[in-house]
This record gives sequence, structure tokens and C-alpha cells, in this order.
Amino acid sequence: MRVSGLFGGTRRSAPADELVSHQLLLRAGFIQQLATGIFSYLPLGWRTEQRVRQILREEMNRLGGQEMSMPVVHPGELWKRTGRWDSIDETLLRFQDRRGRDMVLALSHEEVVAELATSNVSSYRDLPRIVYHIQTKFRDEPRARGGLLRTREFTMKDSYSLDRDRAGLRRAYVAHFQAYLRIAARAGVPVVAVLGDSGVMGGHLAHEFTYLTDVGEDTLVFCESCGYAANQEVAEAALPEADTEPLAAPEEVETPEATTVAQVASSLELEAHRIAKTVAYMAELERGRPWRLVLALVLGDAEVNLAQLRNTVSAVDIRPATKEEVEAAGGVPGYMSPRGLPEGAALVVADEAVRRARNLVTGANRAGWHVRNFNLERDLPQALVARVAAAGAGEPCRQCGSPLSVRRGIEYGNIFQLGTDYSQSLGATFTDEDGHAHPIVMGSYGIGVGRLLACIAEEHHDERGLDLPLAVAPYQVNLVSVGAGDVGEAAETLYRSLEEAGLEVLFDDRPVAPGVKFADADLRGIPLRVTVSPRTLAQRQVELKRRRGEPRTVPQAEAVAEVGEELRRIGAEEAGWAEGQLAQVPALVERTYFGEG
RNA sequence: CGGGAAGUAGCUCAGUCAGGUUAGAGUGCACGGUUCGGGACCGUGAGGUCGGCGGUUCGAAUCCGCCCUUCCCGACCA
Repeated sequence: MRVSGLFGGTRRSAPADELVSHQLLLRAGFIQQLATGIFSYLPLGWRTEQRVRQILREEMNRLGGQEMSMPVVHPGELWKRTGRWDSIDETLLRFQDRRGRDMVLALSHEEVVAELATSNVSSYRDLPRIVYHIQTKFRDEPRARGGLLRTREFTMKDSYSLDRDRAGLRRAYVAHFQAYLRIAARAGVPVVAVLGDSGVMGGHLAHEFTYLTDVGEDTLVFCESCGYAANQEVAEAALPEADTEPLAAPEEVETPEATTVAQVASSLELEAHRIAKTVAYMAELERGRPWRLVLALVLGDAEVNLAQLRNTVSAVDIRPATKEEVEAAGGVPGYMSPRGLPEGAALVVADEAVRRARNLVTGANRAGWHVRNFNLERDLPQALVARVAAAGAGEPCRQCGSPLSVRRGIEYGNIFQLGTDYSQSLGATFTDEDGHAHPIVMGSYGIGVGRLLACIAEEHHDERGLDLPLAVAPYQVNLVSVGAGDVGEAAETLYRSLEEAGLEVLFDDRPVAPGVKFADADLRGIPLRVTVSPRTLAQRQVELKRRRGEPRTVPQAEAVAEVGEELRRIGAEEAGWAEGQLAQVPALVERTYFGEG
């Protein structure tokens, strides 16, 4: 490809306050935004996307996946049958066709796969199967952000496993677990696997594959000592021992101006974890029904784990309550607790650690007052008890007791053990050897292609621009001619020779100053630059330079061979790096819990 | 959806507080010339419903109201 004919050039500037990786993808002419969270891929970006897709295909095929294609537009009816029409909020984009029928833009394809299975799988002989496609998804996210990090329209590689039992599901799950690590390694992105939330996909066990970076929007909890790793949404710290001190009688105590945990702790001269903190939320427990006040009770030094709270009360949606909503239920902000609220005013969920502690301090629902000697089981027997406190840095690991650490990351893919929820609601069954019908056991596995691209850009750039791995770069070689005349002809000849040798070349043939070409080459991040100039030509040589390496010259006559050799070296180095990343996989699989079977 | 900010040339932004000639810069684009190994220089030129609608005013990019769009921070996910 000639730069002179390329659709989409580079830009000198990009909007401020965007992620660096996003700015570079914009400036390099890889992507362009059309609307919030909706992007076009320009030719260079598209080629990189295709490279990533190729890696996905190879790894999916390798584990026995069969590529296919499923529709983007689904009848709403199908989603009503699995309940997701009601259980998913506005993230699911709904509309009607000309006949007034409900339709949805797919945000994943569990329904369609299960529906396909009803007619394409009938016997245990038709199992196991793994199908996948790489296709557009739409999720009307409340807030798209960070360029490709979080878009509304995006490409996902989603695969689905169909098995007769949990043992089969476990095999497919482990195969994907390994493949996802391989894919990231091949794309040049270091990732870790963490326990994840099964969320709207339903199901039981889930892992997420995360690129660790401070700009990530996920919070992960790690134990350096035993390797426990989980998204904070599902992370659990070790539970404290149950208190054994005798229950004391409740006693109101005046705490003027003490509306925060810190103030109460200091005013009563006690530690924060001796306080039962109440956090108020409003939850939509059933679609279309009025929202309900939900009070979460955690120890004073803990934060509420919203995902866990949401799962505990099976909420469709949940958000922090406003002061007005708290007051409407009879609560006094700053001094609130579920204790003493009118019967049924709120759904109360207490953290297990609160249940185990005795004689805590909590709000009196009266301005300026708290209560000593609060005991959950005695004073609030109706409260639900669950693990709704978030595991934070420094808390003891549930597996080994070592202090946990917290980091940020970008989730590029995840895997779910679905079980039989979808197959049961859509009637996807198979017949076993004895003629009995059973629901098919399903798994689902997703990778965000654009998000992976964002991770690649985040990992591979410097102040000059992108520095892409050969495995995903839009072209292998960036040929640059400096000057016209003989140089131009020599460059043309080399361009043809490189292409004839089967190499993918971006040829900057524009009649512009060398500095412009070099700056653009650096910005686009193609791994190998080849320069033909009067200076090199005078000695019958051309220059080879890796994106971040030192230039060297090679004889003009051997240029094609030298370029091929250099590309092989780059490829070998990347493969070596990937092997290093993957060396730990067997141990990781060994110590990772994948469920029974 | 809550909080904050912004919409002016293809792009990045001044100008708006304090209303008043023909609305600016840099960059990009076109043409000419000089250059030719790190976004070089000189000249000429094209390019704008100042996000939209309404209001105030002799007069609105500027003040007021409503709406739309976009970004950032929170609550949600590949």
C-alpha cells in the first residue's frame, strides 16, 4: 500500500483529556469516532483488527471451535423466553420493526445458540460442540469511555460450548482458559486470570482475563502469597472469628456532629470496625415494579461490594439512594441504621462479618445519637446475611490469610460456566444412551476485540507513537523514500521486490520532507522501517530500523533477504516472549478452581 | 441517571466574563517558489448556518430560556 493513496492520514493533534493509547490510535489514523462509544475502523486500524481476528480464529479452531455467524438483530420474543428481556436494563437496545414486533440488538448470543441447539443437537452423539463467531454487539452502556476501552458498539469473539454434563463443560472451560491466555500472549499483551462475576450472563463460575494497568476501570484483588486473584466484585477476604463476648443491652449515646464513621469512632473512642455502618441503596427488584430501599450493613472500615449486594437481592438495577429517599423511609442521614425503622421500610442485607461481631455501635435514627451494643441476630433478626463487604488492600486472604493487594486492570475477555439455564428455558435437550432427555450444559466465552486492541496500544507505545507487535501490526514493513529521482526509482524497485517476496509493505512515497515521513512512521508503529535515501544509495545500501531500535544499513542487493531475516527475528522474539508468558499456565490451571467434575 | 466541563474552519484551540466594523490563530488543504535524514521556509488562496430553536436588544459567537451533542468523575460490562 502506498501512503499517497491511503484513506486516512495522521493527525498532529487529538483532543486533550483522552487516554494516551486512544489519542495515538486517533492520531495514527486507525479509528475515528462517529458517536459516543461508536467507532469506525479506518484501513490501518481495520488491518490490525483483522490480525487480531486471525489470532482469535486460530486459537478457537485449535480448541475445536467451529466458526459461524449469528444475527445481530433478534426477535424480542426469544429474549423474553429466557427472561433476559426483563432482567437486563436499558443496556439491551430494544426497538420495534414495521409490524410493531419487539426486536433487540444482540448484546450476546446465548439465546441464539440455545435456540440453534434445539434443532441441531438431539443426541449425546451430537455433543460436545463448540461454536463461535466474531461479530458486532451492541450494549447501550450508560457511559462509554476511554475510546475503545468501553464502547457501545463493539466486536466480540464469542464462543459457546455445548456439553452433556459438567465434566464436559469443565473441559471446554479449561480449554478456553488456556486459549485466552495464549491469545493475549500472541497479541503481545500480558494478562492475568481472575475470578469474575457471572453477572447478566447468569451461570455459576466465571473468570476474567485482565491486562493490569492503572488506567483500567476494573479493580482486582490479589494475594501475592497463594495466587488468589479475583475481581473485587466477587473477591472475599477471610472472615473474622466470631466474637464471644456476652451480649450487652442496647444503650443510646449522644454523638453530636458525628455523621461519618471516622467522627463516630473518634467521638466514642473506638475502632472503626466496632461500628456497623449503614449504606442506603435503591434497587429495582423486579422490572417495572417500584424501586425499593435496600440498606447494606457492613463494618465501619469496610466498603460495600455493590455487585454482591445486587446479586444478593437479585436486583435488576441498583444505585445509591438519595438523602430524600432515606428520609422518606424514616431514616436520618448520618445517624441512620435499619434498627428502629418502620417495619418493611427497607430490605436489609448485613455482611457476615457484622453478624459475627458483637456489641457494635450503629446509628440511632435520631440526629446526634448512636446506639451501643448492637447485635444483628438479636436486634435485626429479619436481616438477610451475606458477604457484601468488599475485600480491600491489607485484608487477610481467604485462602492463606496473607494480606491482599489491590490493582486496576482492563478486562479483555471472560469465560462463564452457564450450566443449563438457557437450554432449559429454550428447551435445548439431548437424548442419552438410555433414551432419557437432558438439558444441554452450556458455557459462554467472550473476548472484546476492540478492547484487546486498546490494551495492545496501551502496552505498546512511547511518546512518539505506537510500537505495535509484528503479530498485529497493519503492515510488516514501513518503506520510506527520502528524496526523488534515483532514490524514488530505487524505492519503487525495492517496494515491488518486497511485495513479490510476499511481505506486507506500507510505502511512504509522498513527496514530503523526510521528517514528516519519519514522524508518521513512528506514529503508526509498524515494527520495521526501511529507508532509501541519497545517503544510503550512495553506498548502494538501504537502512533498516526497528521502531525503537538503532538503524543499520544493509547492501541494496540483499535488502529483501535482510528484511525477511529481520522480520523473522522480530517474530521469534515475540514468540519467545509469548512462550515466557505461557510457561506459567500449567501451574495456573493447576491451582485454579474450575468447578466440580 | 447524578456531579463537573465543553461545542467557533477538516483537526487542535483563542475570542464569550465587560454585546458594537468584514470572527481569529496554529495546523491541515490547494497553487507557486526555495528546500530535502526528524513534522523546514516564503508567498498566494480556498475553507465558518460561531451546535439548534426561541427570547432580550438599534445590534448577539458574546446576555437569558429550552433542546441536542461531546468529554471527564461516579453507579454498569467484552
